[in-house]
Amino acid sequence: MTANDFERYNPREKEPFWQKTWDEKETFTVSDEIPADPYYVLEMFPYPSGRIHVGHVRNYAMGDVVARFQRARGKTVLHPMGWDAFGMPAENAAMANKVHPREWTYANIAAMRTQLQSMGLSLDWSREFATCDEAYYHRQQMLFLDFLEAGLVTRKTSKVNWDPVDQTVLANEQVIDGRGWRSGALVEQRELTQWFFKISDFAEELLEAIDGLDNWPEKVRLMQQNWIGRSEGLRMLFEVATEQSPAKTIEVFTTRPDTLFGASFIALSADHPLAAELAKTDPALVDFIAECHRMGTAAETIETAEKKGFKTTLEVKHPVIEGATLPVYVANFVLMDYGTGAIFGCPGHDQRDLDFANAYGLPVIPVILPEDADPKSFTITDEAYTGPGKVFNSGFLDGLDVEDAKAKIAQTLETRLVDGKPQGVRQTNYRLRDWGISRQRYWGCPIPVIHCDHCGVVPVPKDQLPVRLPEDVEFDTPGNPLDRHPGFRNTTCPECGAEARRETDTMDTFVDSSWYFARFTAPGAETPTVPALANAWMPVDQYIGGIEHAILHLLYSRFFTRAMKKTGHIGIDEPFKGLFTQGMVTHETYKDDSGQWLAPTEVAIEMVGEERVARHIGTGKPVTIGSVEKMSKSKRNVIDPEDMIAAYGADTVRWFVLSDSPPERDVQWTEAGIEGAWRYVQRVWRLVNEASAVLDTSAETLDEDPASIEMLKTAHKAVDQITRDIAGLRFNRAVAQVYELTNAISKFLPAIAPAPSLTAIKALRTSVEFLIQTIAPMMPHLAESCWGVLGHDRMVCDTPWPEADPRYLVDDTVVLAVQVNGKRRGEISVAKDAAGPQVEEAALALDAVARILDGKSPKKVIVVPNRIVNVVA
RNA sequence: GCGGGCGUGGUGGAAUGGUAGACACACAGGACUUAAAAUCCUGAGAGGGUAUCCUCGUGCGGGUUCAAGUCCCGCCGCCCGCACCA
Repeated sequence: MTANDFERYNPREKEPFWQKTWDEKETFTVSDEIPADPYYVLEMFPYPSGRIHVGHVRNYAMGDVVARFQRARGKTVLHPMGWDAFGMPAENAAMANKVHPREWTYANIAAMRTQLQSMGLSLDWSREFATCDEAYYHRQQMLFLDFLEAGLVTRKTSKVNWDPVDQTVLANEQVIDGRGWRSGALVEQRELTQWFFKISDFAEELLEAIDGLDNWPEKVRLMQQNWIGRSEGLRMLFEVATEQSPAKTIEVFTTRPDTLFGASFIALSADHPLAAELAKTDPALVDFIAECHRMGTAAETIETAEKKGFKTTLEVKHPVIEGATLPVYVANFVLMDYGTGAIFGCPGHDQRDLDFANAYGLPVIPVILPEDADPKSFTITDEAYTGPGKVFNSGFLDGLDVEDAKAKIAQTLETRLVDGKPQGVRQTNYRLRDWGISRQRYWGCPIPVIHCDHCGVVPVPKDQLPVRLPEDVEFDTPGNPLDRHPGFRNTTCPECGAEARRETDTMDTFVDSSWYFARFTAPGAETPTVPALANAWMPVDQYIGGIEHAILHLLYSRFFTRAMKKTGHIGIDEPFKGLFTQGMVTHETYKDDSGQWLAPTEVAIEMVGEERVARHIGTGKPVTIGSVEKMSKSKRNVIDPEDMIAAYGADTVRWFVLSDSPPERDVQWTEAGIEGAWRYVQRVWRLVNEASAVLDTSAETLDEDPASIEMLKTAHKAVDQITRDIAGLRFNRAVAQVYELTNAISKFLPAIAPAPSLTAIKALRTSVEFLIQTIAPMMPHLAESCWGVLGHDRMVCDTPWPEADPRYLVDDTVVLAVQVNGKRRGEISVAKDAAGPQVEEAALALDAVARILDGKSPKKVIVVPNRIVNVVA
């Protein structure tokens, strides 16, 4: 019998078969009982854009490996799937295609569910829900009311991007170069009263708890720390020196009070009440403030804008330099919602202040001296000095280092009174702001409150929930259809019965995704959660998703879990015990000659000499190859894996996406290599069939042949390594190990096949079974098929994970590299744990070493046991 | 602008401070075949040499160390996030 006598493995037949089998046996369904040995694996649920892309495949393939692996290790695994289904694209589709957001969304979900199911994921589909399901947003409204009652919710004003032509609020991504994406109008900032979750009350707690998240990537913990942005500083009063002034003092917050002697101006936010007060008598200031408001609200926009200021008529007294005054500006780079909305500018030691001072001709006085600098000649021109050093040019602070100077100036100002108050108060500040959840949109969870002229803001009584989204809405005009829907908007006050107005804002979709993981533990419950079940399953043992969610989604979820604990819905603080952030899948972008984005499937690329040239497949017209970016629908650079799955099967595609790149790294998508994955699938199938034929032969001899021992060693070492790699989510390394095991079996099998001994057959069975068991989490359908060929009745997914026998993991001899002056010159084979002098002797005996030493004795010989020898000549 | 990350052959990548390039893809040569596909074998970082070998080499420039892809300092390039994209 030869290789060609076996039929090829046909995924088109086998994959649906196994999927149906798992489904019928409810293999991956978990009961509503309290689990004994729970393991909760969750991948970030997708937005139902309509089609999955390779980024999803990568994400869900990884999660599935973890789920199947933990299941094989005996855990009761919860591995659910749902849909992050509210959000803007559905409304955009409604406007563009006259299709209702609900219809569009559920059709997309159906299409994506089919695609996901073709991947053969070990999901418990019985727990599936979408956040736009009435049942889900009903419970979310319950949570909102509980949070409101617990004092976790507040109302205040904040700024939005306003499109003056479309008369609507724009998301940051809808503002392009300062203009509304649809109307092209210059965007303005506008204040609205909105709902907020008081996440800033939890700033310290959220910050401290980061220390306990030891199964999170260090980079994410750092990003969250920086985002919360705890800083210790001084709130201080500057006395206004100008007689005609609406205020006697200006309060600033600074983290660098040590640089006070270097202060050369005061800057107020354009939204500062004092700026508004001054503007009443100064038309030019009105214009300046208006100019500041003529831009978007995104931090990036504000911070990259050119630094601009307006000099007011006010001056303040310098607190520590007798007789000196500082001018007061209104400036576009000072944020009202951080600190007090006013700063003192020290150009020498803050880059923004320096840029501002250089633009307006303000003095730059260095007051911190770097270690080796000369105080007489040290000057600052274009680059502020923010490092450590000794304070100088600073009167009584001279000679102190930065920290001591901060303490001393704080002490001084604390004891002084200005306008009856201490001039300085030490204060801990956080960058983290409250979470604004109001959205002026239709396709979101309605905020369940009613506005009454007599009673104020009245929560909708729980027995009147859910507040449903009305079906009969129009998207012909921009703006929120709920706001112009009389049937929805007009209601009566639950308290006094008078005519009242329903809140027409809906919730930020981040709210939806801040507790879905808890809902999965009891997806049908009348209450938001069943605390006993939530507590049994949670926290999520392994959460997997894109690095782009490192801050907002994860931080909001951490807050939400605490808020749910306060309101009795769950008993834990942290939702995600283990976090893994996968890298982005990127692809080239393409544009045709009219500037329209083209999908990769519409483009043909060929090599003309050294250059890659792209043409439109249909029209043959030239295509511009653009930059490589994260796959997104708007730039059309997404790759739909459906064709690939149809052509090669899910296993090949899963194997392919897992095999090459380290999972945390971004990958530039290319199909190069899929053929190799496909061939590997066939190779495993062939190998198992060939092995199976040998396993069926009867043997009598029981030779302890070295080849079989070697085979067993290789197999056990592979299992050991693969187990550790999968547990550590290093899938690409696990794959490499699997290849090595496969290569070893491929050599071993033909060697023993003609006359196998009992030992050889045993070694072969162990090796091949280890191979199939270790590929099972990655290529589950192929593994089940092979497992059957090997004569098993029980499915491999129900079979316990193999254990490596420690006896096979050790070697008697080791090969050591021998270096001379750090350069490799040869190698020696010595007994494991051989004594230093022996190793040294063997190393010096090498020809190459002797030649370089040229008769001289070495200065030093470094022997690192079982690793390396370095001869220092 | 601020915060975080990444950078290794033709390609994806591997490497507790200890033999750089495991494993795979692509490629080339060979075997099998009427032929192709599939499969199997062999080769390969770059440069030099018949060969044993030698020199260079992990984005760039310095440094620490017996030893640096790995640690430190300074750059460059790319990617992610920046609170209304999800």
